[in-house]
Amino acid sequence: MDTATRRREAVAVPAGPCSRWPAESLPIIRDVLERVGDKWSMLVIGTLRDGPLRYTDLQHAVPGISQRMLTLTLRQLRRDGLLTRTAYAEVPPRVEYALTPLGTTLLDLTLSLIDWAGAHHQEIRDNRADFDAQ
Amino acid sequence: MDTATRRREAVAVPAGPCSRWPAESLPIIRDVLERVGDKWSMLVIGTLRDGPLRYTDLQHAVPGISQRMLTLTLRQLRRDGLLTRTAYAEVPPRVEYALTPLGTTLLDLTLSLIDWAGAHHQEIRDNRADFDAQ
DNA sequence: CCGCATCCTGAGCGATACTG
DNA sequence: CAGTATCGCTCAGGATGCGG
Repeated sequence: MDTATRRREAVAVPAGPCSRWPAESLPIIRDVLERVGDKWSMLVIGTLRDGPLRYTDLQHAVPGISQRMLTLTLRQLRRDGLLTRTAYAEVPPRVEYALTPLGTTLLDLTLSLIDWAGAHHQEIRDNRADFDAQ
Repeated sequence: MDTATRRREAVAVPAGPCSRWPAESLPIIRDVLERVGDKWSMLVIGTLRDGPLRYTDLQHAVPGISQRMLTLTLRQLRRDGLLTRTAYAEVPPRVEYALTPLGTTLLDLTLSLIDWAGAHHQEIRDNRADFDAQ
């Protein structure tokens, strides 16, 4: 037996798919993390934090979002039950979007991530500068 | 003054860039959320949770990751100071990756997101089924 | 063992124009 | 006002092969 083989057995990497989570739940984890990480979802959710808003108001409140992406994002979030859509039969038409309780819990978690970003971004910037300097 | 204009003023959408966060900090927030949401970063960090691992061990522990993406992910994480790389001058060469304290704090936050996913994924699945049924 | 370089495909997303 | 439809680009990321 050579050294490489001996060491591989000694280290005993958990042979399973991923050491930390069962392979079966990986899709769900990815799903949630992807939503949190995508360009607009959490921005929209955060904007709805203190009350319902209309489509157009959302578009103005979230800087840089296109109609297309606002529509797509709203539909995904609605599909997952993170927010609701209410259309009022008026003239002119009015549609309001509001957070569900589920959406609120996700927002709360994400807000701590944003806090983390605020607390450490200078440290990260410094790390990057050091890294790039070499 | 027409109705549309009057309502716009009445609702008083915070005219600023994004109602919730100053436009200046948006890039930083995006930065962190993108990292959390990207396909491999948190999986790699989670895999390093209980100790340093070698390149090859990481590749086997994270199911489905390619050499290219492992290398790229490791470099990004290293650049941000979320993990360290230590090369030992041996034959055969050995390189170990380990979490930094900063990386650990980020992992802890993300773990609560993963818990959230576990707690609510059935609810989300149901919501999707309802939504798609219509 | 560890990692970089190259090629290639497809999803994400913005811009624009059009509808109920 | 609140969307839908279409086009085109960019770029993440998988496959493969080479180098230290």
